[in-house]
Amino acid sequence: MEDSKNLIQELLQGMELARQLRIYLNVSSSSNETRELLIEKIISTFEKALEMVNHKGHVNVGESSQQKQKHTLGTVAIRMLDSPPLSSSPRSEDSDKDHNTPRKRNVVPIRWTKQIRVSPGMAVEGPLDDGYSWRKYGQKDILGAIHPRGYYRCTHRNVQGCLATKQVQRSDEDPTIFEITYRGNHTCTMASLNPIENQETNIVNTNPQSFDHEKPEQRLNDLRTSLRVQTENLDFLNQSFAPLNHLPSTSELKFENHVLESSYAESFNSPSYVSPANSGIGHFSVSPNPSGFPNVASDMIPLATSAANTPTTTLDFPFDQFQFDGQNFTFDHTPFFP
DNA sequence: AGAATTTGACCTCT
DNA sequence: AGAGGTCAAATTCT
Repeated sequence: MEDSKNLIQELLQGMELARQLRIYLNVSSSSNETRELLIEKIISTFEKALEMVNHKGHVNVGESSQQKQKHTLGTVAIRMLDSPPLSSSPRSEDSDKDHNTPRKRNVVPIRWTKQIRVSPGMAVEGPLDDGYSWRKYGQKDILGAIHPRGYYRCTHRNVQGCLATKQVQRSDEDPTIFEITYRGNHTCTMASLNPIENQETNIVNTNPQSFDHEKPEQRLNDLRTSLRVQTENLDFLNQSFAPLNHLPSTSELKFENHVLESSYAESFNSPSYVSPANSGIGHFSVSPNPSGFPNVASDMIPLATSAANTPTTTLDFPFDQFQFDGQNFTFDHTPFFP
């Protein structure tokens, strides 16, 4: 029980630090030292939290996909995926670009997945607008899946060399759910802009039935509505962490070979939608390296593992609203974000 | 006409 | 050999 509280505290501290980092990233006068210190603290916080989970052996293995989906519906689930499919895109220009290095392995594409539920009316078209412009370059029937998988790449790939791609797969169980796997960060002009402004200025939404599931403000409100953190396969703690400066968004954290997956589903239609968030964890806006992928050597941030390196951040948070069932802890409808 | 999508072929990995 | 991912010509859309 004590561990659970500590774990929660560490996770909350991580969120708080991330918020601070976001603020600093938006302040041009802030020093690189400040940013790096914050990043270091965030890594340390998450590492300790994950260690706690690992020690308690809260590992969800063998859960069916259906069960997983059930977990994610109406919640935001952050869970560890298995090692990323490095065998993917063998012919992709992602790996072909670097002819001086052995194919794959050296470049670990950032990958994160989210599930999006659309309203039944637009289920036919699928989720369209995520703030970026994509061009479809392929479709494939996937073994065991009813619906084909669509392959998209950034429209600015040729012009700006943006290597971001995504795959869209409709769920078999629920056709209104789309699992979208993103790979790589946007290095195009759009990506260098403030994501919030960027998305707001680029979204042309003429369909009143659709909604901007990926606007940071919406995400934050989703998080406010309900948040469940689910962890599994935490053996990665024995491995090193990858850079945090390529995080696609607050709740989608990629640690080198592992992904913290966030899933948004019913929360998009949550009736508890409130006014747009004006602060909170929002979006990490970071400048990717030219390749669009992490450079492990230069981006790796030393881990601060000693307790002395972790400042005690006072968080005004009602812990009694937490529910911890041994595997998940939830805090529903808790307005703890300022 | 140019942009975007479709779709069969091809490539790589397991 | 089969599956997944990408290419590129053909087709469709704007």
